Amino acid sequence: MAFWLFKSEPDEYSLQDLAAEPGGCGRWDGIRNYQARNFLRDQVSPGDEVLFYHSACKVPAVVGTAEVTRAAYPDPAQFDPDSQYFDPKASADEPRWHCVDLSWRSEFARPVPLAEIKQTSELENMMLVKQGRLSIQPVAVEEWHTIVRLGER
DNA sequence: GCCAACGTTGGC
DNA sequence: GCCAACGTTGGC
Repeated sequence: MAFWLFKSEPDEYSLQDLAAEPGGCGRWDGIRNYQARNFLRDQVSPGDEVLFYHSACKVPAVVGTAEVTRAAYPDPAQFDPDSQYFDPKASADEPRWHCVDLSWRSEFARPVPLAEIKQTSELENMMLVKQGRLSIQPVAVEEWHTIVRLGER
């Protein structure tokens, strides 16, 4: 079982949107970045726990948690010419992009902003801090606990 | 909306 | 097989 941080633009798909899905379970799709895709396709597994991060918004922050409920499968949007995520180079035999299913777990008592994460010495090695633009990234167990603790108060 | 950091693409 | 151009991400 592994820990991850997933970024989502709240205007597109927020933690609250996930919570509002039937059973709190939704598809995490639209990934079009290769580094993120590789983590998703090769390492993210059912039962893994996820820090849900809101990006490209006023206060970028970790806002809660979710759990992976289905391993990577081809993202249907890449085959749909009407979708903004359509990829003409993808085929059913050779899908280029993948997605997973997530289940809502918790919303923090308060968001943990990126600015605060950057100021927390235990979190200085997080990929979030070291490499900004990566929408799926591994999180160390200690980092997971530190952030969850910050979100509790 | 600028632009920096990545990985991929493709011309040669 | 080098490397410049390109696409994506996302903080500021």
